[in-house]
Amino acid sequence: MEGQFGWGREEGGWRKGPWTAQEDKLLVEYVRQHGEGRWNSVAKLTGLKRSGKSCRLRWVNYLRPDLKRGKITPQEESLILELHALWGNRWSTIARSLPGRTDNEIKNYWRTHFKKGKPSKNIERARARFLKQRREMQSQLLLQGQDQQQQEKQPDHDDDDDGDASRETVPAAVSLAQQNEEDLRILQQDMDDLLFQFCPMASCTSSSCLLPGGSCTSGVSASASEEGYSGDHQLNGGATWGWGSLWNLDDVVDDVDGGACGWDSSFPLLQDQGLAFY
DNA sequence: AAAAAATTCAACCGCTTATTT
DNA sequence: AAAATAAGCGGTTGAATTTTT
Repeated sequence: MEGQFGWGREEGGWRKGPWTAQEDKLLVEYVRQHGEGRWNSVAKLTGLKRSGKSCRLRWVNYLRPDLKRGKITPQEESLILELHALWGNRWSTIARSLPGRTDNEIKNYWRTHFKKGKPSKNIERARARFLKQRREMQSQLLLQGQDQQQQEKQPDHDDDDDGDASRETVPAAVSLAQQNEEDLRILQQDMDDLLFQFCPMASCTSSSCLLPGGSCTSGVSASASEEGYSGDHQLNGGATWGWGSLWNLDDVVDDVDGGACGWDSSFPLLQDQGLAFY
């Protein structure tokens, strides 16, 4: 009854493609008897012609009894946005804060709703305003920081080399961010306030893309995200950059299990729900 | 009414990380 | 200690479904 679809095929002995009810039943029964894990022995013990990998995926993403079915709620959506701003595309990390939701589900949801959305005109305007204000705040902060730096640092040797034009832009912002964590924290708070001013319910439309990917950060993201709505930008260096995913967070928070981010106050939903980052 | 375009999401793939032998 | 196996992750695909033209 099932060979009719082009990709209910078999390959190297393993069945592929959509699972049938009978296959599901076999897998569920296997887990009931043996628990989760040892996925490669599913085939041996049950005769199911599925690879261990496929079995695990089916269980984790579909058969697990603790899965929450149904649509993502507005609360969940907001949480996804906040967590994505925090973690980037670390879907499994995000999923840990949404009981009953899988990383796959969240990834799909984010991609379809936020990655390349076609925001309505007013949302787009709001977003433009938001970005503008953010830009202004950041440049202001940058100036303040430079003043401060000049006061603190004795104008000793100024090895004025003229050839290096790039030094005054991005690197300045980045090092500033590193050095003035407190300022950054305040900026973050401000931006968050702004976000919720524009988008009080965070889920006001499916394209509430206001949450800046680079919300916790430097001028790089601000300028890069400004010119277009499309998901990825080719930066000068040639690297692609999804505006939702900021930089590679692994570089920032190396110790995922122990490191405290320190930006808790910027994510009201996380706080409200007593969710901690770890 | 039907064809085309867009969207959705389950499942795949390749790669990395963790565990076992 | 290292090779082998298993688990986990994130990006991508494409059939099915829904929406638009």
